[in-house]
Amino acid sequence: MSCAINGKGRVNPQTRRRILAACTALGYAPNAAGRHLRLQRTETIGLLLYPTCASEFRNSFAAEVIEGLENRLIEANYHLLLGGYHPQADAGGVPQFIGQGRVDGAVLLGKYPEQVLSALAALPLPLLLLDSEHEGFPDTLSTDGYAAGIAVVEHLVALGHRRIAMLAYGHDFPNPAQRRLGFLHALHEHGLWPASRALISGFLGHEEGYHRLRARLAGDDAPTALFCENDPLALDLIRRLAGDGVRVPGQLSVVGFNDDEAAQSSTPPLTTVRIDKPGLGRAGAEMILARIADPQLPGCRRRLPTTLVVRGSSAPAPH
Amino acid sequence: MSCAINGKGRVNPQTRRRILAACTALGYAPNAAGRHLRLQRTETIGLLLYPTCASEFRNSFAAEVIEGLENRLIEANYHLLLGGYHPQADAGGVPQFIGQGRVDGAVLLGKYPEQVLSALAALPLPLLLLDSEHEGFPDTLSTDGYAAGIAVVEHLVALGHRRIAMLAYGHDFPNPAQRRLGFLHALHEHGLWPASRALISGFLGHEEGYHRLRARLAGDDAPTALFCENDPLALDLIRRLAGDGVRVPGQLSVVGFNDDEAAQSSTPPLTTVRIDKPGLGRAGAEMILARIADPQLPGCRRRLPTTLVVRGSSAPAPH
DNA sequence: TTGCCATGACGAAACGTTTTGGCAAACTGC
DNA sequence: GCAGTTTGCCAAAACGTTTCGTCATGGCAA
Repeated sequence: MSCAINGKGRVNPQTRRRILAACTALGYAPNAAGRHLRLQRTETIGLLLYPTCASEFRNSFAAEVIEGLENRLIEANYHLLLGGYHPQADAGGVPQFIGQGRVDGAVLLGKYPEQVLSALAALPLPLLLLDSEHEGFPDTLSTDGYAAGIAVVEHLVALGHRRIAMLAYGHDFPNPAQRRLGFLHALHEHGLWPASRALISGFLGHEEGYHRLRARLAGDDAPTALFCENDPLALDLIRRLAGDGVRVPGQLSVVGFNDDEAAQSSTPPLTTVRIDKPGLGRAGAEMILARIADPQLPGCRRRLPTTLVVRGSSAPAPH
Repeated sequence: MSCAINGKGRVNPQTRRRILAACTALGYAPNAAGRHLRLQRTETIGLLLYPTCASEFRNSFAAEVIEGLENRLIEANYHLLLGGYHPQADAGGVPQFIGQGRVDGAVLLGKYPEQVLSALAALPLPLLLLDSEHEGFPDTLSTDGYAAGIAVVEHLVALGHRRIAMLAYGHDFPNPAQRRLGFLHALHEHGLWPASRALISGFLGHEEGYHRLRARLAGDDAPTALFCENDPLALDLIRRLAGDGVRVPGQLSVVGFNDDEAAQSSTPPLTTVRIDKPGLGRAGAEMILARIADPQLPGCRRRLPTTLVVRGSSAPAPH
């Protein structure tokens, strides 16, 4: 009967029709547990989320990536098992659903501490590191922050800006670092100022950080354009500057990163770097499925390209 | 051996220790598929997400609720299977993972169209409707928007406001409707103006909506306080008003709903209604687990209380 | 007409767990 | 010391699927 349903083996087309008809009539569907047991495969992949509190993740980034991931998996008849990372409960840093044969593979999303990442990399399970990079993983998928950093500088230089700075978090998460490196590389190529003056540490949450930034903007070598590590940072900045009477983009051009939904409805609309988040998810699904299908596959480290979306927050440099 | 691991039946403590030691030594963990098959229970619940594009959901609301849900489930040794709702793929409006015995129950999160909700309610599976309400479901869990609407009015009246309006979406989603009803009820109690003048339709995305609002604010019966259906709406409003020189809360008090993360870092910080989102998730987990444990349980419709968080965007009414 | 092969139906085994019941051994009370 | 009871180990069955192999049937060629 399984042959009839799954279209395998030798079975008379007429018999098959009869069986399928009976199935729909009785509302029968194969039981997943029995199937999994027999196939030694669950047609499920785990999604491990690190409970990052960093602002980058509370926004829609993860949600949209997951949406793409899930859509592609469903097409392949795969399902997605959600697993937050629970340091205390997961003995030895390994989430419960691993090792129980609950999933055929797992996607790791989020910015994991080095130590956790190493522990996870050792798991005997197909794994994909998504939106991050690490030597321990044969498969990683992220975005080309380096190229994006360059593109932002090119854009601003084309608008006549020379004093371009980056508002950057202090963290050393892999992707932001790439953005930063590309940014600095492009500055260097154009013979602009060095990293020591181009990087401004970026926490606006505390008054102190904002005051430091304002001081810098008032100084002699005030940048005329600011590349922010992500959109929330950029939007927050624009809002506060507006409150203090600094005009964007009149006095200062601002560029973000991510193209969050809020980026297009802000005033002015934010020039930013778009990441195709559902696309990232779908590509991730492809990769983990390929790895599961053939564990012998050579490792694959991909970086998806980004797009610079020019909106109203960047304008020609003031003379 | 299962007895030893799960602590059931009669087994010598010493033997048990030996077995457990061997398990850890060999890295053995019970296989989930075999277990599920035998137990006729998967220790997994499905989370069905309706792909709502409404702004209320792209923010962190769902993420935080899911976080709470998952945390509680893990404590009960349950897992969470994520399933977007795919109208085309899911024959008859029923998601794939139902009927395959993949999950012991499901939580429905999001604003579903009436038709879909009715179809889902008929499923022979423990279901919990989360953040919404519908007669077809014995178990629903949402927030007490009605009481929240009242609380907001009380707060504003206490500040001396008399002309209080609500910026409301046109949709008829269950929860916002409750907010609106509570709001109107309280207005009535205080003998303030009627619904026809108190409700302003709330889409700011298109210029037209904003202009209509501005016209109303400039009019003779201009409200001195505005209750917005959710935080993004309120924040967007404040930002645009600031751009047009309208001072909040000086000229107009603004109150939001949800207490998104952005609410506390805006200028001014937003007075809003806090929903304990992880708490909502945890309570939801409790309810679906209880339902699974005892299908005979009487239906349970809960509404969690909300808290009014008073911040800087509401102030005494101008004289 | 006989032998052989292709076709299709069907029974049986295996996947890994939990649970039940049998059974031997040890232990208690008289 | 013996009957009766408790303790603990172990074998066996069942969960529902897929897959392999067997077997009967019918068609074709010699």
